[in-house]
Amino acid sequence: MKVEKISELTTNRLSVYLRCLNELAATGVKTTSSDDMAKRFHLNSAQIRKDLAYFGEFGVRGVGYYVETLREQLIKILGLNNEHRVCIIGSGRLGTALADYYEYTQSNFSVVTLFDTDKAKIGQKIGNIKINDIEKFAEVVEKERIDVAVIAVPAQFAQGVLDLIMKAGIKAVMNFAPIALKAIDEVKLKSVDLTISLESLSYFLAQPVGDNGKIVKPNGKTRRIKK
Amino acid sequence: MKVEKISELTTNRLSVYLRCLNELAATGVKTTSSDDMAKRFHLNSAQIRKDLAYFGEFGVRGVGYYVETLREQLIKILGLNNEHRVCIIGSGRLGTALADYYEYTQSNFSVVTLFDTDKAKIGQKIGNIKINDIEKFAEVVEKERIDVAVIAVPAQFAQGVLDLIMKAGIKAVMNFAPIALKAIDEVKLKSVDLTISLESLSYFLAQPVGDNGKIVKPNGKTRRIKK
DNA sequence: CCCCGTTAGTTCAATTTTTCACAAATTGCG
DNA sequence: CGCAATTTGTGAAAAATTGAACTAACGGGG
Repeated sequence: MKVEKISELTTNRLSVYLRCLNELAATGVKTTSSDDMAKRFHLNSAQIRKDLAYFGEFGVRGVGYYVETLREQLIKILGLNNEHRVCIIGSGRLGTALADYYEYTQSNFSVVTLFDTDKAKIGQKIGNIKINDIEKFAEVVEKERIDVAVIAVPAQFAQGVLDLIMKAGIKAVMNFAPIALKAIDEVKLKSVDLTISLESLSYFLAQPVGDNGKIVKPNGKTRRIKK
Repeated sequence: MKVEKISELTTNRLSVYLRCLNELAATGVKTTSSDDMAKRFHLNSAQIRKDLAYFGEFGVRGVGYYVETLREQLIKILGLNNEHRVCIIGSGRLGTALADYYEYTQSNFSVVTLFDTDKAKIGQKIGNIKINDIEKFAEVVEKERIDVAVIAVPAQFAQGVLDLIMKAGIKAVMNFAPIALKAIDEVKLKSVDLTISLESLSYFLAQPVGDNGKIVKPNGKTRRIKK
């Protein structure tokens, strides 16, 4: 028995591979290979093989991978054979858009409810999804068997919301608030920061053209500040 | 003159540092240090110093960093002193939500216009932002001096849209379509994949509790598939 | 004015991640 | 059946990233 730590980079790529396989399956391709996939989807074949090999031997040497079989394996590895019940905290612009997006996107995630503090919003519906009172959070989470929470509240409230989520026993949290949150070890916290992403584009645009990421560092002291 | 390649991990952290400094400035803190920041915001002090040192000497030994000065430097490095004019392609749920989000979030990015193919939508407004005909893309991009594009169309159209964007001379693109796109070297493409993010949470939930990312790999053959 | 404590900037070591390259396994064909 | 053509799975090398340790610089107090 070999026990290894799988990096998040690897598991993220598994999602990518699954998506590729879905596409292949949809177009009727029955078998593929690491090389074939790499060429089609701009990936690295060695990396594909290595990522998959962490979880078992899914291929056949000299042949490659059977699309349908590998698809099933990845679905199992990623836990996508179980339904996940999601709640979104914050029914502002972003929260409601995410609710729509995830509902619309066909998957094994269903958005069960939104939460808000605003009495005017509570009881309303976004599509088919009801907005609940955040004060009833723990209660609703239990009743609806929610296992994934999405944070879509302003930054200053995000840590408080996360604490509430952890207290309710939810182990998987996705955060869209632009702030670094602190979660306990048993809870998986994943953050998407739409601001940082844009700012990194800004950095790129600020660089002299054509140097593709290289910068010229001024040598010697930059200004020294008088107190 | 030292010329170095700055990794994207580093520039992303610069955004984080800037956010931290903003917070410090807002609460009236005048000076800080790598150690102080590390403690406050759960960062690594050596990494802060190293990241900053790529771009110059901003600190004073024995003292630390002057919050306001460092803030200004980071803004300059990230190119956040220039206004960026953004267009969003796709005025569906996600596109309009992003338009709202980025408009609402106070920053140097302004969303100038949305684009769509749907004749029924063209001419309408989302808040103050007009929906333009994608057929007039190049024209509008030039007239409005747009330098950042956001892709918020279904996956199957995303590569076509990216090609259009590149042809119009835009060098910074943010992609929300769940597909791997191919951009030419001079164009910076950044992708946010809301599906992959969720699936990585699913993976975590699928692991036996408490082993915190470790998996047990079955040794020996997994099943061998008959053709 | 010098010494002590502090902290930035930098070098070096450790870790992680990616890539290479090759042995082992499998199929198809003569 | 055996050989050639593939293609996996993997061990080892290379590259990238992080973290720790050290050196140089600065300010305050005696």
